[in-house]
Amino acid sequence: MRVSVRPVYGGEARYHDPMHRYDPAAIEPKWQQVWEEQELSRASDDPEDPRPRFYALDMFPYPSGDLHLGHAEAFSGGDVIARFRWLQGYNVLHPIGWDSFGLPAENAAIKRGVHPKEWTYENIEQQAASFKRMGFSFDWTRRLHSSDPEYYRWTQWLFLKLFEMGLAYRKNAPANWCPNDQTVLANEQVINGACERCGTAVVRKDLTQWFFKITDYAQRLLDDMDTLEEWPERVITMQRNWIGRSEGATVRFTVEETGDEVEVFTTRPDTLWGVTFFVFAPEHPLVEKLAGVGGAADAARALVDRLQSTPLTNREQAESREGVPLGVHIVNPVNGERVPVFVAPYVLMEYGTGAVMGVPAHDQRDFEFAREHDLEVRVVIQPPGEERDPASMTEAHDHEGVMVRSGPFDGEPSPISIAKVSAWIEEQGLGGPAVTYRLRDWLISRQRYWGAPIPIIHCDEHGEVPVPLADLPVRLPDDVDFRPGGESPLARHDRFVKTTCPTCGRDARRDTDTMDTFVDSSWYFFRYCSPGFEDGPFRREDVERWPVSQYTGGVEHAILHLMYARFFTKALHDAGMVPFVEPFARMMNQGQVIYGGGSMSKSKGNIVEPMPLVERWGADSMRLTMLFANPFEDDIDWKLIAGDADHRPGVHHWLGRVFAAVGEAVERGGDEPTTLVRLTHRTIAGVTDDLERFRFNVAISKLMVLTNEMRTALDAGGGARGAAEALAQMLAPFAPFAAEELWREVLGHEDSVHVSRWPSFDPALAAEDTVTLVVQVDGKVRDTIEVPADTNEARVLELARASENALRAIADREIVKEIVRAPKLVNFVTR
RNA sequence: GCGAGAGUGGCGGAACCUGGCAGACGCGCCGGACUUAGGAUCCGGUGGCCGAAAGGCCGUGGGAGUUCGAAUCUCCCCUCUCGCACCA
Repeated sequence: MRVSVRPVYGGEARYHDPMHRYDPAAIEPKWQQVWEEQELSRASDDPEDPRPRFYALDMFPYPSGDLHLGHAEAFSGGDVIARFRWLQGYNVLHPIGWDSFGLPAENAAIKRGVHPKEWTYENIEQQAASFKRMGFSFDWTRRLHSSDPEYYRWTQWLFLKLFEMGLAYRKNAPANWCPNDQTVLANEQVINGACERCGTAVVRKDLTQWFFKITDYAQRLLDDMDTLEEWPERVITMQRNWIGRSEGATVRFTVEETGDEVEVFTTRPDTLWGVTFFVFAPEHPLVEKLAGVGGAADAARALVDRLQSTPLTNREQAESREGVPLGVHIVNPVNGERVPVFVAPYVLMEYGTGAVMGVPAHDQRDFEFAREHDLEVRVVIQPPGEERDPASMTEAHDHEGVMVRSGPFDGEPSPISIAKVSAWIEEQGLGGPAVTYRLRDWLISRQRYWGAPIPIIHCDEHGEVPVPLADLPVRLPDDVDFRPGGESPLARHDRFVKTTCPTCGRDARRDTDTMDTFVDSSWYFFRYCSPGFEDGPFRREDVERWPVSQYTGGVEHAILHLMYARFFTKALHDAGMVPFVEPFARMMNQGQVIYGGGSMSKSKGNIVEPMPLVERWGADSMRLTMLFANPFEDDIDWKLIAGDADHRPGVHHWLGRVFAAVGEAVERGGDEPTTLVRLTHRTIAGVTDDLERFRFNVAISKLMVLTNEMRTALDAGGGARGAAEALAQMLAPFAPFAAEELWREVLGHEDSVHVSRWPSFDPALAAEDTVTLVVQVDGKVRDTIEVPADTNEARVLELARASENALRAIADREIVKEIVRAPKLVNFVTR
């Protein structure tokens, strides 16, 4: 089809009635089909392929219904990167898959009475169709679903690899239990004491659970963050906080009445001489015994019982410094003093050792507790710069007679004192320097159905026996009553449970828990590199060939997923399976799509679905709207961008003008004005740079400016063919359908715009031959003069001195200084 | 409390990296053209104040500093957003 545009000049309207209007409904399905047939976005695994490789990875979606606006935004951004690199001549790997195990499938299935599998795979098909409709350049031949046996076979294989390495273990521990979802949660999935998924207050429950030993990697996870220079700073910060490394010392105290030794961790060993009381967490194993000994059993038990039956959420806000004395005393090892012992909820069992020394003079919480319970507040510290022999510190507690104060002492801790005291403690055999992490081991077992079964067999004789690799996958049976009941649904399925021990052949039971879905997502990016590989989860050489160049996804995964994936990569590196220690060289986080300042939700009834808008305005308009709205990493408020939803998006309007202008340029031919040539080249340079920096909104605005300049050139009777060609190519990452239509049908190229080369920037053509000389007087602009770009300093000054506007501003004042930045600026400073 | 980031028109935002004509680009709004109509299309205008205009003055949360010159660099303050949070 040849497009022609009827030129309308001389009147007030221009391109008034183009014969070919921009019509996304006609062009988008057409090109989608062509691209698919030609497998345009397929990555080449040919080792001889000379092109540099680029692995553009998007966080794989969870199939909860059709795509939402968040998907549209995230994948639009990822696709810009992939298509841009393609045009630059890279061999791009841009895969897609689905994170298709997980709780929502079960919950939805229970609600609707369909099988989770059915619900999941129907949604996947719908999302896949929508992705194609959006024109994302995925390599569909590498598609994967984490709930396919061909995939979870290898998830199980990797579990066994970690088990073999001693990184997977089972223990009885208090776990975060969500009473609504009836499953345990990882620490990372508990947000302010509530379940991340459903918001129900989490309670404590003692259970035997599987863990991954991520704490073994705490220091490496921390250290290697220094190499992640191209990650958003806030993600790094969040991970650093989550790992929560503290340096200090452990010190052993002794309970006077029973002789029990109790270790505490402190970041301020230099304040040991200021200890005036001692506190246990309510869950501490010694509490019950000590309460009995001290005669405070009833009061202590009452407190402990109350706390244990209270959801954790309500505990965190305990503002009061409540606590109960246990009636026993503890001996401070540094000075032999005996101080009273309490149990109080402000001490947490899950951090440090579950017991703290109370130093009210140097800790706000200890201070408040001491006020509440009439305890001594004593300021004792090694003064900075005046380090005393720690042995003599026993004398220091009546220093300056400051015994009781109205607030904590705010003296700066001295690293020298701290190190000195730590060393001294070690010398005395009382403890020693120590490092504590907030990071806990990763609890991976779930008492739910829709996940990868843990490939372990429990034998009375041989304990936890790995399922032989040849027997993988341990298939998830379909005919399971998957409604939650406080135990794993698989436990109710006799044929699944009953098996024989691989070691001795006697009757044995399968483990009935399934794995956290974050295990599935911790390695999927490796599987994309070796699609269909049958002898392992992936080939080392494939992974080596395709390190992730660019990872795109939501900042909501800044801690959970990204930390787990980093841990997996390091563990698999240690297993010799992966050549590198960090999985993602470069990260890009898109913002959320919100509505009216808050999140979209069913209950608010403000959910906007992208696909109906795509049907109405086209995928290109949808993509451009999201990308042009604001900086990619900022949240988009859809209410502000789209108003009452029914409006024509501004970018749709622009695409119409692009079609008219490009069509006009083709019809007309003719010489291109140098101003347009120059702008074209400056735009190429600018857009290229913007894309490197994810500044999609700015890049698009530059394309709009180029469009406007083309129209100006055409109006003036000039040509615009070169600008039209470059515009179509630069449009390709953002609006691939429109770009393709322009490239092939309007501009008449044989091949796809997506196999053309990104337009090259010629600095000579971009260079201005005139520049605007700004003449200032005392820093205020008084005149602007067009001058040749190569005007020298003397000439510039001469021109500036001749400026009447400048002379008028100078009036009769005296010029004391002439600042010349030829050829751009002259500033006269007067007195 | 700790940590990170941000304050620019009616709105989203650009210019900040690299100090030099603030408000690019788009939305919205106002006016006009074409229209039976417009939620279509096209043209023009649009930071504030004064002015018929030319032009002038003011203007990037507040205050100081560096500089001939600051939205931009430095310091202090205020406000907001996000993350973590009784972390010993």
